Amino acid sequence: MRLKDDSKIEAIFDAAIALTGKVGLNRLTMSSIADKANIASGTLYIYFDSKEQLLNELYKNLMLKGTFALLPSIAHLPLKHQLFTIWSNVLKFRISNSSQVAFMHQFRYSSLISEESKMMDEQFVDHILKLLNAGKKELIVKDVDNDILFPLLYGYVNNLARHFTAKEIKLTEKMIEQTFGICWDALKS
Amino acid sequence: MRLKDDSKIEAIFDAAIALTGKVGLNRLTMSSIADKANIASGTLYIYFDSKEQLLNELYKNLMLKGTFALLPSIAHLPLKHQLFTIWSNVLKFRISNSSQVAFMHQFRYSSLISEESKMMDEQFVDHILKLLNAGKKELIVKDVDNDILFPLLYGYVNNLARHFTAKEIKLTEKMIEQTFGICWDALKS
DNA sequence: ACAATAAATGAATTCATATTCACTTATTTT
DNA sequence: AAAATAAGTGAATATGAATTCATTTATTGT
Repeated sequence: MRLKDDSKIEAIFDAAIALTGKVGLNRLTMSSIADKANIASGTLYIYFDSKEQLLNELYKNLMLKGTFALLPSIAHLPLKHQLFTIWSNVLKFRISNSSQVAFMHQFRYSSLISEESKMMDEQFVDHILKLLNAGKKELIVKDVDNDILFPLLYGYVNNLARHFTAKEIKLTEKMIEQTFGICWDALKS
Repeated sequence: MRLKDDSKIEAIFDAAIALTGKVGLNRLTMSSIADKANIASGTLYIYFDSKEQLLNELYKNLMLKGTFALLPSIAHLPLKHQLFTIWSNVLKFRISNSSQVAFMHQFRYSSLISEESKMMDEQFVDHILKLLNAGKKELIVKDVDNDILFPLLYGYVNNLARHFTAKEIKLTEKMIEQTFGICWDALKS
C-alpha cells in the first residue's frame, strides 16, 4: 500500500500560511491551498477532515513552535535573566516568523478556532505566571495581581513584533535590551 | 418622497456588532444582520452598497468613538496627567464597550478592511506620539524611539482590556491607577 | 509480474450567502 | 385625495467555495 507523505502536510501548512498572509483568512480557499501546495483539492481531504480541522491543526502546530518551545531550561539562573531570555526568544521568533504569527493572530480571533486550540498557550502562560510569582516572593517584582502584570508582557511583545514587521524595522540586540529594560522597569518593585 | 431612516443605520450597526460577537466575522451574513435589525435583506442595500462597505462604515464609526473622541482638551495640564487621563478614558472605553472593540479587532485584521479605514487611528496615534516627544524634551520620558515606546501603551491597553473582558474582571479606579503606574514606570527616564 | 491497497486526482455536486429586482408600501407635495 | 417618489420587501438569482466520489496512479508484499 501507498503511504501518506509527511512532506505534503508541510507543503499544505506552508501554503495556508503564505496565502493567509497574502489574501487574509477570509478569501483563503481550499482550492488555493491545494494549488499552492501542488496537490489536488481532493487530496486535502485525505490528510484533513475539513477546512476547519486543517486550520486548527496548523494553528496548534505553530503554537507549539511559537510558545513553549521558546522556554529554555534555565531554572537555576536569576529570575530577571530568565525573563530576559524568554523575552528575547519570543521577540525574535515573532519578528522572524511574521507570516506564521499573522496567521496565528487572524485564526485566534476567528470563529474557526476550537476550544482545544485556544488552550495551546496554557503551559507557556503558566510558566510566565510562575516566574512572576517567584519575583514577587523575592520582592523584586511589584506585588500586583498577575491579571495586571501579564498583559503588559504579552501585549507589548505582540504589538512590538507587529509594529516592527509592519514598518519593516530590523530588530537589533540593542533593541531587545531596550525593550526588555522597559518591561523590567514596569515590573520591578 | 419617503426619507431614509437614520435609526435604521444604528439598528444595522448594532446588529452587526452583536452578531460578530456571537458568531464571529466569518459566519456574519447579510441576512442575519437584516433579521436582527428587523428589516429585509434588500433594505441593507438601500443604505450600503455592499457588505464590505457596510462593515467599513461601521468600523470607521466605531473608531471615531473609540480613539480620538477620547482625547480631552487638557493641553495645559502636566504631561503625566494628560497621559493618565487618556489612559483612563481608553481603558474604560475598551472594557465597557467590549463587543464594539471585539468587532474592531476582528475587522482590523481581516481582508475586508479598506485602506481608508486603516488610517482611522492616525490622529489619535499622532497625538500620543507628540505627548511622548514632549516628555522626552522635558527629560521625564526615556529618550527612546517612539517605535519602541508606543507599542507598550497600545499593546498593554489592548491586551488588558481583552483580558479583563475575557475573565469578566471589573475595572476599578485603583486598577486604572495601578496599570497607569506600571506604564509610567516603563516610560519615565 | 501480479494483486492488493491506499493515495491522488479533479470534475461534479452541494451548500452557503451576497446581491438583485419586480413588486408593495409609506411619505410628501401639490 | 391623487400623483409622484423613494423606501422597503423577500423570493429568486448568481457566485463562489467546501466537499464528495468514481476513477486513476503509485507503492508494497507475495
